[in-house]
Amino acid sequence: MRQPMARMRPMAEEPWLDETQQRAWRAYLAMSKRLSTHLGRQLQRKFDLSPQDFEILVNLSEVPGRRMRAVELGRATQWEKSRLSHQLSRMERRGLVCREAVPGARYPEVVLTEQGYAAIVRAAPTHAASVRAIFADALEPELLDRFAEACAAISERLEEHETDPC
Amino acid sequence: MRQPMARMRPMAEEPWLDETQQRAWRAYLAMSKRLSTHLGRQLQRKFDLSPQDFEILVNLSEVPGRRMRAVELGRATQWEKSRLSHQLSRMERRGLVCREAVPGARYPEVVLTEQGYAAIVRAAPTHAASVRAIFADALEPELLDRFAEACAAISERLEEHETDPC
DNA sequence: AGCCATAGGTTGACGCATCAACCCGAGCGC
DNA sequence: GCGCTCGGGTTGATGCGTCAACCTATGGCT
Repeated sequence: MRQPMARMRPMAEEPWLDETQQRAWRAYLAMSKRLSTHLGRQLQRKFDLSPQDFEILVNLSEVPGRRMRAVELGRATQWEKSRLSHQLSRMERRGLVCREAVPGARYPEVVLTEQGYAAIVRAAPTHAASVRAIFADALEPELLDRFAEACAAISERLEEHETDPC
Repeated sequence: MRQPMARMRPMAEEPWLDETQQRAWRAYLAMSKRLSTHLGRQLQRKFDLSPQDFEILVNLSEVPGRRMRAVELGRATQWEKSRLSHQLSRMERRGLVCREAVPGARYPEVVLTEQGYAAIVRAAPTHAASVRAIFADALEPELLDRFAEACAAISERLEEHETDPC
């Protein structure tokens, strides 16, 4: 989160985005800010989980043995290793996960504790229901498709630009 | 940012989101995460500004006198007062803004410094160009419209739900 | 064997976000 | 006048995100 505002006609004469583009951009910014705030707050208040906690718990809970090397968890979440390490430390402190040495292996595995499993089982239904109520059911099937299409197109652009020497 | 993942078929048989919905949700999550990362990183690396710095600078630069009471800035950005206060303190330390007492008035005004103004003038064109290249130009006009429509629909849902007793 | 590069992981520092607590002056009721 | 509440604003604690620095087995090279 964190969505920067864009100044659309900054200090200059010619607009860099036309009216339609500007409306779309502002609508997107407002929506995404609100959406993540809403979902995050609900998780926090009802289940004492941050969205980040939730993401880790989801990934661990889906895998057999509910355990994973940190590096796999990193691949699954697309998080940087240091971010992940910090997050796991905090979650370990709270008893949601623990790092368990594997005999003979160099690196420990991250294991979902009973408590962590209980937490995700409690939170997931409500969260999914919210996503459905606010996101999925807000859009006609056809509009939902176009929305997904637009997201994919933007992601594609991003991939092109990310390879650029910035 | 911060976009929580959703678990779509959590521990249960029946899916809470159908295939289409799930695809759309995942596409949105991936896109929005990448987009804010990309724009934020560009601002930070090229101009040494966080997206938050940028948003404050934009708002101040648009107003006559380039000065504003904190409470107005709060309305403009929709930030909580404490978040705003912290942010202004950091920006003041760096010389981008300053808090200036107004004789006879109770509260000081937040003033854009020369340095702050120079920073936004430097950064804005590139930022707007990025928004255009990645977001606006990625979508055909018609798709852009539908996208905006979808965003608006979701925002509407959110407003309904936010008034609920959570 | 000895050396080095690299990958997986941790740590510390700092900026950012949120919550709760607090401060204080203006306006109001009495 | 006296005391209230209330709104604008600050502060501190804690969690989160990123960057840079660091640690250390392993695996490759010679």
